[in-house]
Amino acid sequence: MAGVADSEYTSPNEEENEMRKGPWTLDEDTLLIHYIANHGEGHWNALAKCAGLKRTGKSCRLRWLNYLKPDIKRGNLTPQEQLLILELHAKWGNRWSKIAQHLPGRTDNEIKNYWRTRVQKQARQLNIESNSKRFLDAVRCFWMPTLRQKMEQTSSLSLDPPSSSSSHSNYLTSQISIAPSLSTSPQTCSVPSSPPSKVVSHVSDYSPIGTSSPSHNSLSSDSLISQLPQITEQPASSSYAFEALNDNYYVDYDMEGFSLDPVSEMATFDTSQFDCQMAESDWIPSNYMTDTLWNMQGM
DNA sequence: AAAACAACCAACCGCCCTCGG
DNA sequence: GCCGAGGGCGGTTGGTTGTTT
Repeated sequence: MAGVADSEYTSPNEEENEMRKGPWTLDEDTLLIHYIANHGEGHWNALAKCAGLKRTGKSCRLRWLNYLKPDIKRGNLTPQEQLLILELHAKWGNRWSKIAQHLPGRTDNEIKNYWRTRVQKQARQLNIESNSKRFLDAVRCFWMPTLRQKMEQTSSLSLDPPSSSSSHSNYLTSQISIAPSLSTSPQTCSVPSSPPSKVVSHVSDYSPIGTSSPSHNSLSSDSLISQLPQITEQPASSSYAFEALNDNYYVDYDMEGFSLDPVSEMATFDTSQFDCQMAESDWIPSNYMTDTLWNMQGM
């Protein structure tokens, strides 16, 4: 590592002014931490000089914000955080810094990396664009419920299932709370003109997205996605999806995402009756999902 | 055991915006 | 209004680590 950085030096004459690149050393980190502790952040170019760092101001800022700042949270993203990222990304797109503001201790870089390495991997496996409507539907129908299940399993095992008719895990798996702004594409999003009382996701009830024919029987990933229900989403009352999240943390759905969308009229639906009832066995073979897609082990 | 592959993530790059002169 | 510096942000790269064959 040090060799990489050392190789950046071009000549002894330029050494004084040459900026270091590459991985930070412990000494550099220490310098930066101590300087900021004594003088505070900001004015990064001046800070770099005054601290004696042969780094650009940008590099110092990035190192501080993404790695050295005391409140940076290390380690794997929790299911809650993952779910939040999925929902906020559906709402705001690649606004990583904005998303990061809702995940205390997480950096935009970390969230961006998570999205690229894990979320987009799923999209690749499905052979669809990660920012497509179909992928969002897949996320919504498979990934989010699974994350919710993991959340419940890890954080509130003692909770009683809301429904007495099924086991807890089955209940969670079958529940899909639709994120606000997930389907913002007017040309593909099937939106009722009035609030639906219930959304049913049996595949036979839906036409493939973008077509008028519902006849799909093959199990290619493409056809699978094409059979995803055209879930009539609804923006929820704020925090509905994250009640189990950090203690007093609520997602502020300001409906910004909907402001650009003709379906924004849906924004007042009562989400309590808006669970997507997944009849998994009726929709797709359950082993398809468990064997090939949305294997949450790697999430 | 070793090579190949995949995943992860720190760091850099370039564009854009804001602000002060 | 123009210009340059500083800073923020999203995209990308490349090294490291872990896993599979």
